Amino acid sequence: MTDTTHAHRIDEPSALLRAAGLRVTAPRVAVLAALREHRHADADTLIATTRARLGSVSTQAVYDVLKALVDAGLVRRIEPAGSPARYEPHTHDNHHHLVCRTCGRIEDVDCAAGRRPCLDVVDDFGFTIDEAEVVYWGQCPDCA
Amino acid sequence: MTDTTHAHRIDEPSALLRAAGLRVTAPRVAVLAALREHRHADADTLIATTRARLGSVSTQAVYDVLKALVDAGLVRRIEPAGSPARYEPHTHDNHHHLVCRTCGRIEDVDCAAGRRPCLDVVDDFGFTIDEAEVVYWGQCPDCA
DNA sequence: ACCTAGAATGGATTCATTCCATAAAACACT
DNA sequence: AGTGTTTTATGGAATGAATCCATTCTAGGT
Ligand SMILES: [Mn+2]
Ligand SMILES: [Mn+2]
Ligand SMILES: [Zn+2]
Ligand SMILES: [Zn+2]
Repeated sequence: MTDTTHAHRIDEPSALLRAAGLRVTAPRVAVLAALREHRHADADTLIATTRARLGSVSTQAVYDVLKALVDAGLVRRIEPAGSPARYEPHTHDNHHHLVCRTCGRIEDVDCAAGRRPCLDVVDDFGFTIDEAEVVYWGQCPDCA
Repeated sequence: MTDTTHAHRIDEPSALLRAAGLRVTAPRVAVLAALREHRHADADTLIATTRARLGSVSTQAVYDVLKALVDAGLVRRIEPAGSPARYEPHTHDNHHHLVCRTCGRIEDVDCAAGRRPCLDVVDDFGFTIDEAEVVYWGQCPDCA
């Protein structure tokens, strides 16, 4: 049995925050924890979860935290059409998403073409492309 | 010189509407015309253009028209993250989009992998996938 | 323990879009 | 052409998600 009470695990919310040069605050730690519990959660879910954990947090605080985390590269924000923004811990693996048109369920999909795929297109209009984002639309088994 | 005054060209707005089983109304014809003038226009642009052409239309009318056209398959609606919805005549060619992170400029990109690409993923979680939507993010030459 | 830049609060505000009840117009049928 | 039924347009209010702002609070450096 390993004692982790006083451990400073690099993947702990507070360590992540410090490593990113962000101040460690209760809302930030709680939001990071909430993000682990709920895959691809929207702000509402994160607000509710954070509030449950802390007793109270302002809605604005959670939005601010999310913005700080996204800006710091700790969190990825995705905005599937027709849905409020979703958030997930940033894994930097450039994975894609499978979205159910009916219930909005979202699943991760590994990038078939390698790490950062499809970055070259036939005619790029002179654009400097840095990311190819793929959304697979369909029906999940429950909705089919 | 070809006289087209009394022609019933299949690609004329009114013909398109009738073919789709939709009533031909001034706002619908005007919105279809506006869609030809502005690639990937948002609702605001279409409202302004339609209003200029007709003298006046309600905002709601344009939204209703757009919904009817999208439902009928005549128009495609895309929702790039961070931008209001954009609309384009539906070409059914499953092309993708290049989006400038700075100015929001959008360009069409042919699908490199064929008509309906990437529809197979490693693990599809039992989903029935009907579309793979790709957004290439980057900077346009003007913004770079 | 103290200071100060940065973060949280509560409240108002924006933006894109949708909802609703009423008035107007399109098309089918005399 | 006139009538009737259904669909569409109008004006105005309402919504959901997110942002702005002024004030109060707090984390972390000295
Ligand atoms: Mn994901
Ligand atoms: Mn396009
Ligand atoms: Zn589903
Ligand atoms: Zn640009």
